[in-house]
Amino acid sequence: MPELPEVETIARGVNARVRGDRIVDAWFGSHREPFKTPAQRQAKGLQGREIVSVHRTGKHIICELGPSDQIRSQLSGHKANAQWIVHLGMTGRLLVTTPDEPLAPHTHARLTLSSGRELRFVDPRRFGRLEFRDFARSEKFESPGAEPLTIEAAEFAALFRGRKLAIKAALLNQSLLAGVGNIYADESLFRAGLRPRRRAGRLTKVDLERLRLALREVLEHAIQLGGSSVSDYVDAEGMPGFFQLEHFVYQRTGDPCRRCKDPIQRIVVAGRSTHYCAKCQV
DNA sequence: ACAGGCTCCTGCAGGC
DNA sequence: TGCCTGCAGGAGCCTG
Repeated sequence: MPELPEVETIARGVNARVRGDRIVDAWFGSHREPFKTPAQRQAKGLQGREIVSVHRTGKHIICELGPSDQIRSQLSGHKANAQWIVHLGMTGRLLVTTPDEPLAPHTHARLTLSSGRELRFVDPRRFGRLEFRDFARSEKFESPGAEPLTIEAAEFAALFRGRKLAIKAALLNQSLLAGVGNIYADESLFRAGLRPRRRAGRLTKVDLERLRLALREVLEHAIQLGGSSVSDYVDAEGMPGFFQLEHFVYQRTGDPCRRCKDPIQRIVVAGRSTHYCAKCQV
């Protein structure tokens, strides 16, 4: 499932391929209620706009959009004045393809670009979300949670102060930290030597600093390897990532711990399967 | 403030 | 082989 490193990989790949391209046509399929913006309004809003840049915020992919030709003649400059926001959910893919590439099942959106390429949104499980924002009528997208790659020690520690919930549940809460999902929560807790059920507010400054650094390290390493391909994740070109080979605990239930050889345990925390080593994590 | 449960949705794995 | 069941989970919602 796409988390921060996977979303970052996709956003970079899409940016490299479609930056400066123009949306000639936008098609939306029947994705029951997938869109925060109704499909028709979304298609109309995207039509004719330039893709100024593509980047990631939390688990969201943000396409910064310039004005369409029609509107542009009334404005000066090429500043972005709208956004297309893509959340991949669990099984979402954002692919840059040629028009003749066979249409994958569960393709819910197709943007035809002036370069001849297409930007496609494919999502079998339909947990993904698409949204169009025009700055004339809505705010710029802002993720409520902090960025785990850049957050400083004091701010990180403050997120958890006084909180009774399990540290794993806190890591998954997107309004605290944006971008951490099940894989990187488990992996960072292992690397920090902390049990997933430890109460967030009871962790010491030292614990939390270990966690902050472990989280940053694991996310950066995963980005370098193009993310983790555990279910069916692929990047903008359809290529898998390789960080799953570096997992210490995630989906390794019963397998020997890579540090101490004890079997990896599986429990449920915050309704999510949670993997840890009882010896290495205290 | 938070836990726990449920919902959405499909593909896949396991049991029989 | 084929069917059925259960499980996977991000996020939002609702209840306790």
